[in-house]
Amino acid sequence: MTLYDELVARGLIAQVTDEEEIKELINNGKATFYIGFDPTADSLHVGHFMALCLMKRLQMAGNKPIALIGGGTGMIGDPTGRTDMRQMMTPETIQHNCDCFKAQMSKFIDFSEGKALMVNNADWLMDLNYIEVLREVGPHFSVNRMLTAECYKQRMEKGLSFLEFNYMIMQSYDFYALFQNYGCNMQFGGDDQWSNMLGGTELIRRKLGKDAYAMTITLLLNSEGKKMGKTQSGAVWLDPQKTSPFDFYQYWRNVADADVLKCIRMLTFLPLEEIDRMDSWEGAQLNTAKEILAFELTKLVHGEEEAQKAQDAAKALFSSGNAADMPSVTLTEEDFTEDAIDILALLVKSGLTPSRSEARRAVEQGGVSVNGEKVGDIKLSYTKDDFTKEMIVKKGKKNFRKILR
RNA sequence: GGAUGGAUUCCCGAGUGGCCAAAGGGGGCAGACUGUAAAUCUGUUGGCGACGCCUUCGAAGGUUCGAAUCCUUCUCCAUCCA
Repeated sequence: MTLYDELVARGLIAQVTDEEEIKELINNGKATFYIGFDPTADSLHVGHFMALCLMKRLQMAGNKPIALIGGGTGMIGDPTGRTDMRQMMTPETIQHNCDCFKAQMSKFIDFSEGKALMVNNADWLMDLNYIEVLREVGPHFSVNRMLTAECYKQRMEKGLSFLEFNYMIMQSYDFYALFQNYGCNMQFGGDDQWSNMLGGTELIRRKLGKDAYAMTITLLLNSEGKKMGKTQSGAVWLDPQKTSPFDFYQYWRNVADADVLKCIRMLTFLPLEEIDRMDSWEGAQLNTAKEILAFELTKLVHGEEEAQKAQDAAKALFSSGNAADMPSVTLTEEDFTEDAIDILALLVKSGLTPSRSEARRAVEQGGVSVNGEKVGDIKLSYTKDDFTKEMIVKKGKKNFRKILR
């Protein structure tokens, strides 16, 4: 099976500019392609992970990836898919985020011996001269056309600033620059980037009379049409400091039935035949598929050891309510008042609830238990001696914390 | 620059002097059911030393016994005109 066919079979390809050409290029390892990552946070998340995996797949087939860090475009902010303006980031934050991205990417992609490149568009965008750019690329963009682009449509009601309006031009310029400097002939990106990417291929064609190609990756949406990889408290990060391997594992362990197979197909490197066999699974059997998904992904992101730990912890926790590896919190002297700490303070300290009020509600509604016993009294208090052996606090069905001191 | 409309809690959105910690919906959290899923039903959803107190309706002042609500100035946004 060719690489392109596999990408199709995995449901990874959303749109392409020229299917035949792209097939030809990537199947034969002739593509030099780039994917851009804007440094909007200090860690990559699941969406980036998909892009990195795609890079890896293509790299394995002999193509040359360029990871573009958007130190320059980050100064502008991509309006795509947003209903309001992004908060402008300070150059310092952007730089910091760029550094974090670099470090994380190096773990996924092999940059040795020029097998892949990492560049920062700040290197060429920051020095651009306004008038020069206007004269050089301005004539090739039709405002009328840009306004009809999908990525701006959602903003036509709420308002779009000129700053953000220029994002597409900068991204197009990136492609143009990479094409010239590195022979980069293809751009990949999330499907929401389609119009921005087309801007680049158009610019190359108009300026240089050459063809460049673009291909978008299917956005990972759940069965309700929402982007996956987001939780109430934000994105699912790849940085273990921001999303622990355990939480990462649990996120995937808990995906909806309807989404499991899709996720396995799109995100893991398991052979397609193996995945096809799971296709017929249904009902409770899907739980096994969820375990596989969670394990495989955690392994890819955090390594096999961490994945195993997370899986063991999860299994132990949900069967016996005890496990060696689970998120833990260590109490200090200050947490005790007269050698005791009450249940509400314990819940807050452990991070299971954000406030005492919420802790109170959780207890009153019967959602809290300590060492397997339901807590019924909000006044319940524990002395230091109670912590001599390990203590496990549980809020709701899935939130556990081990308390140490 | 001019005219008009607007900014309310996590989000959408009611509220135009006291009955407002603020309707309703969404989302979240918890309970029941279950498979660590979905759907459904129930409760809950600013904080705290909790029948009370404190902070919150874009910002700052003011009127009033009392302001999300009235007045003044300011900031931001949308629409139309230029």
